[in-house]
Amino acid sequence: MTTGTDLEFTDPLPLEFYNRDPVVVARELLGKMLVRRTRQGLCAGRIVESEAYLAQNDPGCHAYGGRRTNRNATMFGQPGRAYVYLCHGKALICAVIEPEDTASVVLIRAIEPITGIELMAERRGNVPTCDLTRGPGKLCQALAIGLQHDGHDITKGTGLWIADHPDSKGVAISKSPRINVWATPDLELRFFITGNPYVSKSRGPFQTTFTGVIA
DNA sequence: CACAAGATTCTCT
DNA sequence: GAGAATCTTGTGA
Repeated sequence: MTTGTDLEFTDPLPLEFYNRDPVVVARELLGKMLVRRTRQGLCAGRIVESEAYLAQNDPGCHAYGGRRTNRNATMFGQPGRAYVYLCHGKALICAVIEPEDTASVVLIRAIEPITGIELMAERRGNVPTCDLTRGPGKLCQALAIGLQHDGHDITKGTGLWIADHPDSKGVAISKSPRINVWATPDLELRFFITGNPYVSKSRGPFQTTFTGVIA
């Protein structure tokens, strides 16, 4: 973390990381680095909040009941791709999980800015640092992630990828129901780093449960 | 072709 | 905390 280069971010997580149980992947993505390189420079942040959307028995999932449209086609493709779509005019980014034709994803809801904070602030209209990436739409704007990334391979280190970040080991994590997914208030499929200030909703009408530490 | 629906965010009270 | 803005996509006439 002290090299002054981006070498520590250059090893993308491999496809096998994503080809597993989406709940496990959602938990294990906490603490990892989301990295974005453009001609303007390098931006990266630690993932502090994620949500799993399941191919099976999950009415909150875009692919519920095998529903397949142009928008969600990427969900049915290979793991280790980005599923980017719009909600209320804002881009949101997920990682595609599990093998082809199994349409599970993990939504990245918040990151903690680490590198390229000035560039992120520029893209976000110079809001305070604490608001740069606290929310799925905000972090996409901060990292200049858009629909052009739908289907992008995030295992190659080309422009947009996710890398390991050993510093996060031992950090406490909690779970809760997902945010703004009214269909399934009972499913605790949201995971976040306990007490991290960049988590989008630390308080809410839902229960949060301590669920362990990062391995 | 019209229209409703969001895995959101911002701007007020 | 409530309400509006936002804009693409999916669906049904």
